[in-house]
Amino acid sequence: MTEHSKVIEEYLLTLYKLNRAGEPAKAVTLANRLDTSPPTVHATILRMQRDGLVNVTKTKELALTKEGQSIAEDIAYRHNLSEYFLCNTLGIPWYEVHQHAHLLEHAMTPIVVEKLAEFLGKPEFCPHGTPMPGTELPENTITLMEAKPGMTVEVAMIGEVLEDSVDLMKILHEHKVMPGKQHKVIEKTEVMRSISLESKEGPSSLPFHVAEKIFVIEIPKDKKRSIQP
Amino acid sequence: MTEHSKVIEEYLLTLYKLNRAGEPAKAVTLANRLDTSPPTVHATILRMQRDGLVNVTKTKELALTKEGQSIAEDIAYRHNLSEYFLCNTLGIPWYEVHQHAHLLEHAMTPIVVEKLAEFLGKPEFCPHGTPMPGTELPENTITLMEAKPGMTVEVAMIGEVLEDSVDLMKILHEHKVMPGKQHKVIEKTEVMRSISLESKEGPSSLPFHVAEKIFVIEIPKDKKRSIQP
DNA sequence: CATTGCTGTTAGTATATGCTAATTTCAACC
DNA sequence: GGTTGAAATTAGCATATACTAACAGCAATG
Repeated sequence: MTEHSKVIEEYLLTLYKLNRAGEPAKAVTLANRLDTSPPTVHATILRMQRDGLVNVTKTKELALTKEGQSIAEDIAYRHNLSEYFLCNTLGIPWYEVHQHAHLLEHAMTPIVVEKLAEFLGKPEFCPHGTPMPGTELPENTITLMEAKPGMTVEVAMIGEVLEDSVDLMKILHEHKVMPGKQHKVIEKTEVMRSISLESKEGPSSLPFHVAEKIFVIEIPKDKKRSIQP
Repeated sequence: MTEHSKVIEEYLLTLYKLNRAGEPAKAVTLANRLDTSPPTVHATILRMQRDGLVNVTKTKELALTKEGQSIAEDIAYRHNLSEYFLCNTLGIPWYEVHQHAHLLEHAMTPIVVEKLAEFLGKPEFCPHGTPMPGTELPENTITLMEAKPGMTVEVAMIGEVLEDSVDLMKILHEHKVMPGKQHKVIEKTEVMRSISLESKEGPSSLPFHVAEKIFVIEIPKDKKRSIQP
């Protein structure tokens, strides 16, 4: 429960996100995600071990301890809450809020978190569709990669890895590939390694590596447009 | 315009506040205000000089450079805006917002500042009555120390030094010694080194060292209660 | 099996921030 | 003018966070 530095909070949050995305949490991955040299990551992990925040398995996997997990969830909550606030209260575009929340998440006291959550009506998802810790996406959520041509899907969540690139996010925005919007899957071409979609706003095409990080829910034909007409 | 560390921002803000309070800005003062050892302050000031943020006069006074001043004003603005938000939007008591704003002020991007200011309606004073940089208190503002017995005064600003003690702030709150509230000055006793006041909420007594940091405006007899009935 | 290459680790540095203890400086006071 | 005391400074040290260069470990691959 002790206060930790911004740096440590970043490491914890990154580990938390890797966990949730089901990706192996290794030191290299952290180095890449945090844009930090491996020796620095190594040294920092040693301190985190010393402070009981992570454990390192024999296979060099990094596992959050109970405490590390709980702090990480707290940070994730602050992050998502900030994003929701920035987007819905201040009107900053949903595809830009991530970077601003990135700073705020480390500067909120428990009271501010509590009051802000109340003010916002205890939202359960951030503007990218990421559920707050404790909340889950619907059971039938799949990635866009898994969607079959012909399906109509509603975007549920833009994977957090994608948030780091504002340019990419902006493109998704322009094509209305955003939570709540429906798209029809037209085709998946191995050659182009991309998926083409069609929505009211027009056609779009997403490369596989992006489609893998976009989570959607299949909309049965008779219920199309029921939510976002 | 470069980004500076939290520590440097704290130093800049403190120097700015000392300036505005008309107090001499020396290294010792910083050490006291920031609760930091003199050698640490010394080293930090050297870095700030190196980076063109302050100049040290022959009399060891610390003077903000143009750039230092401009950054300090920016931080002060973010601080005051945060306080206003926490108090008026989130409903955190005015006497508690300072500590929370203390963190937020270092975590707001220019866009967040801009959007938040718009959302709040471009306030000109924080909940303690401190004017935003660029705004001034009315010409006829005096300290409570300067108010004469018999006068009815309206509190304009609670000096920023007082904000550091939540306990003191809470007492001021309980006695309704807060911006916008009117009090009648009953007496000033040298022996007790305190000033006694009387308001609708009842009597109160403030030690001189506190009264010196409370800024008020005299309310002519015929206009009493015109603003806060 | 040996090589290649990724991953992890060590060694060696650098900077910002913090401390205590000791020393210097300087103005104010006797 | 010399003493005194506050303020500034220096010396010496510690920790967190960064880096590059070099090396070690280990698995996959030819």
